[in-house]
Amino acid sequence: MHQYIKEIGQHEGKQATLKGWVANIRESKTNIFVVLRDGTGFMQCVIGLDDVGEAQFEAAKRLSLESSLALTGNIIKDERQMGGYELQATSLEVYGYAKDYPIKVNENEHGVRHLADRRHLWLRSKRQWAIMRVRNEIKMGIHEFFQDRGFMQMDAPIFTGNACEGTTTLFATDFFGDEAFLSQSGQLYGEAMAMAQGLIYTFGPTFRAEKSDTPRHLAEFWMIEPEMAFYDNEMNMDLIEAFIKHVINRVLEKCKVELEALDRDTEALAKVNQEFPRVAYTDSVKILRGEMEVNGKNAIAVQEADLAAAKQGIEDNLKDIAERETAIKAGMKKGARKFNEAKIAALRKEIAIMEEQVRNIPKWIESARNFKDGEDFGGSDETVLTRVFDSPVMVYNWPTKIKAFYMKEVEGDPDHVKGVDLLAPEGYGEIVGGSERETDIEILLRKIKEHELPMEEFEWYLDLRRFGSVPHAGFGLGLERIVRWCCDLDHLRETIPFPRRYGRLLP
RNA sequence: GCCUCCAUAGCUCAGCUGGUUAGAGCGCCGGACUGUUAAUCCGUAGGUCCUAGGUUCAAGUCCUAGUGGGGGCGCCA
Repeated sequence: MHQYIKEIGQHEGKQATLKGWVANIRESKTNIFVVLRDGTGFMQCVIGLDDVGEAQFEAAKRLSLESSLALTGNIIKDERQMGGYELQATSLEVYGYAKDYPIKVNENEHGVRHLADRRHLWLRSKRQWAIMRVRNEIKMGIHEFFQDRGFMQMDAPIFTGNACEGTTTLFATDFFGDEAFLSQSGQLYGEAMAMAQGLIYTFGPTFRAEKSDTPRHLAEFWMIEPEMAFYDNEMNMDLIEAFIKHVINRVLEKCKVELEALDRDTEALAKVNQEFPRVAYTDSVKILRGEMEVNGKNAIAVQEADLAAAKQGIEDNLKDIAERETAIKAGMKKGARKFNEAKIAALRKEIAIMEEQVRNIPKWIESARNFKDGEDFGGSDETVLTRVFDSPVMVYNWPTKIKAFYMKEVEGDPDHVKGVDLLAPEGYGEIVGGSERETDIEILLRKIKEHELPMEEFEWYLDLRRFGSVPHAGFGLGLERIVRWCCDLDHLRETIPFPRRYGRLLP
């Protein structure tokens, strides 16, 4: 029987055995300091020559990054250590030595390609460990939220015969001689189940064959889609807001160590604990164009300020780098020189990011200024819009022509439908998309034709309207997108263990 | 699909307007030293400067094409 780092506090002053891998190691003549990771956490273990004897000490000297071993020793409190405890080894057993581990302790010292090619190993890194733990906690939070409210989890099929929003972006497969598609949404099946169970949610994988090589797209991702009988869009929005608050607060409460490891600004996350602004699409267009202010903030002006700040930042960093370089040339001690060299490297990285901003922000401003009422928001438009808010925003009543066929028209305004998108703050964009569903079979028939969808494949769906049609609503949440926001990641590729995206199938 | 930036050591990068023998940090290996926290110090090894053409007395550096990658946009959650 061995113990786990997460619960090691219970063994303070006693002997314990830990089994894990070397996450970091420092050697000296008489002591070897191993930072052990066992999946539940990270902890420093000290192997002293006098404590373990010469033979075991020699074995320990051959340890390197990611070697696996069991360590037995005394658990002592040490405030200086992460987690607050340390193991002082009395014996050890090596399972497997690792040589030339290709990923450094600080994963930021690698390019994305190098890491992505080694995803199976990269998952061991501390940041990735933290992300996967947050992902797990979000999933638990999702189930908790819905189960506590009487929702039943249902499994929608993955092979589907019909496309709910057009076939251009589906992966086609052979299903015993018939063409089948990998599901792009479980919603239509969710609606059927809601008519049987009242309150349901699906939680499954979803596939999109879009050649979208962006930080916010995957070809395979996980979606949560609740569907509620007897809900209108107001109730839908209330549920979305309560849901997001629940999930984020659970992560804030249960993932303190992980968020710390990710260097996540938890105060910004905690801003979900205010009422989410609800903005009609037509108003959001005005805000985006800079024609309407929010809390004294103008969307265009915010972008212009960002642009000016980036330009100034580049100048400042260049000046800083030049000063440090002259100082280094003039001569300084090795320690000071290394410090300055590291600083220069960091400043250069900042410059590269700011240069991208200088290149991109003018395009974003252009796009926002010229945005036409009736169009869908692009990625940059979402960023520009959400920057004037510090909490998630709900945009509702969207133009009919850019939304799916099943969304219910606003009474007396057929040009708009009762859809709602939740946009995350800090530039993370759309997290949730939902709507009240159309209940009138005549309107549905018309829309399926207008969208040029194959009517015969929707016959079963139309039955839901033929036999006791009721008002109902639902939404879809992209799991990876909320993970990205929670962890403050610049790309979706880190939010899922083995990302499947355009150009990436291995490992 | 479009726009844009980039490709130099195992990794991350520097190399100004072309100019002799291409550099640093980290990692590896060897050594010293230390209750160390991305430890520190000394030393060794390690490069066909992505590929193919071109300009030039001279190309890592300039030009063209190709290949590969980053970022942005489009399409979308």
